[in-house]
Amino acid sequence: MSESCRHNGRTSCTVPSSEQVQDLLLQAEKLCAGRQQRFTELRRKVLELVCQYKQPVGAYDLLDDLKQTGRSAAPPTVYRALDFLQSQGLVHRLATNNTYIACAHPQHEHTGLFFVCHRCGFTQEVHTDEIVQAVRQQAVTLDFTVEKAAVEVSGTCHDCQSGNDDV
Amino acid sequence: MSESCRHNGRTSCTVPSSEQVQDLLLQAEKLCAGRQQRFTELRRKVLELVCQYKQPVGAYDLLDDLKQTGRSAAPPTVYRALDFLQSQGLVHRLATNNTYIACAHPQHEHTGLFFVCHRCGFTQEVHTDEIVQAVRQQAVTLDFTVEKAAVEVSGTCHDCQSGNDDV
DNA sequence: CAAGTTATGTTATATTATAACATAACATTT
DNA sequence: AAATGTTATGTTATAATATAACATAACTTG
Repeated sequence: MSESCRHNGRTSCTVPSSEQVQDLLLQAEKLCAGRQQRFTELRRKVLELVCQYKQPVGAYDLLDDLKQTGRSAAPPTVYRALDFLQSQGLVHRLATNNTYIACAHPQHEHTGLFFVCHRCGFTQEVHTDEIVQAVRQQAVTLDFTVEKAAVEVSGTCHDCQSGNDDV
Repeated sequence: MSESCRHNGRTSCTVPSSEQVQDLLLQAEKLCAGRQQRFTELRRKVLELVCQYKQPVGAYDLLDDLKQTGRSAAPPTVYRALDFLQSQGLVHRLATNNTYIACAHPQHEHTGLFFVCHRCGFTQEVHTDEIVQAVRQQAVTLDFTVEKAAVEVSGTCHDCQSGNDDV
């Protein structure tokens, strides 16, 4: 497991703080370059927007943001960019609530594991080898070739359990 | 096949064969009665329709079917019935493709674990204690109270791997 | 620079789901 | 059984999410 990323089942992978966004964009640029993929201005911009949200964001929110920047934009503009970013593992889609979130560790392939608080919306991406292994083992049993696994757990986060009313 | 329910991590839970649908409806009726929930004609009908599909089905397909029966029906008709059926654990929603599938073992609470073949659409619900336990353990680590966990794995099923072109 | 490929712009529309409010059916108490 | 409250359904409209289809622009490669 890479030095720069120590997600070992205890460490949560939250969205980077805003001063880290530039780093992440640079990293994305390098990853794409290495794969002969075009990390265009539009794609960079969409990734930047996704990163700036600390939480999952809807496609139409991103579309509004894009329009704010003066650039012409329609739904396909943002959906195509999101498709590309997902294909490169830079963004995950949360199927249970139709939102998108930046991946904090795009260096290595992984299944998306999310814990989503349905009270405050806080969403944590985690790495849990046990879950990944269990899914893989079940796939072997079924003779099923896994392409993509999505694990989305909804419930109440730490902060929202403690009768904390002011979220 | 199914006697009662022997889902032990090796047994896949497929949708019951059509001669079993009536059993499942009876079972659903009893479950609802025991919970003081109203298993109305409409809800029964929608569950019956969902059961008759061997595979996940979209809400609007169900709506079309409902209309076929002569009954008046609009989107809320089917969505409300599906919401109820989900609340009773009789139906699962597959978030990754916006479809609904009957639960073959509504007797006991469980997280939905699905392997979906993106070639033929074949969808298998399974029980895997290892996955459930791993998710539970991670939740404890995060101090997260799980309400609902969805695991949806997409890939290629056994039959579709073997260069089988005539699916 | 010519030709092929990939990305983006643009318009329209498909698909999925819910809001809001009226009516009907059921449940409970009297 | 009538009155009342609650839950379910009917109905119309619309919101929210996503894609089709085709034209143009920008890169890429020989």
